[in-house]
Amino acid sequence: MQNDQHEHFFERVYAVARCIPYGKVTSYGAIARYLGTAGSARMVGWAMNQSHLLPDPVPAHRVVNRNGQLSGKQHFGGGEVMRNLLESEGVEVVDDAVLHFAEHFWDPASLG
DNA sequence: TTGCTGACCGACG
DNA sequence: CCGTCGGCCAGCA
Repeated sequence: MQNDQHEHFFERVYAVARCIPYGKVTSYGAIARYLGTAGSARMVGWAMNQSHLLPDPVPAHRVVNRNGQLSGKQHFGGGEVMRNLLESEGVEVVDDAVLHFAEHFWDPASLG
């Protein structure tokens, strides 16, 4: 127990994810970079995988990969769940990818 | 304990 | 442009 940071890691991930504005999206890598662990983008994905177990909801559907692709849609029960969530927020999805990704992209660094 | 698998990313040939 | 590889680190057999 040298550090509890690994414990905070998931918490931080969730905290950042909850800050993603309605109608915006970000990437696993962007969150990882913001947390200072640029190489741990996969862990962000893993955190999202577990996020549905939390008491407080996490907008995991607003997190996509660096290409804007809905790489995690299979974890929303498969089908069109993730896409529907995004489109209900005004984010157009075509061929499992966010349309106008750059315009919808939200950088965690903008938190300050 | 070892080894492998991920909702990833960047570098290399 | 495409495939491949290493790094990251938590969980599981």
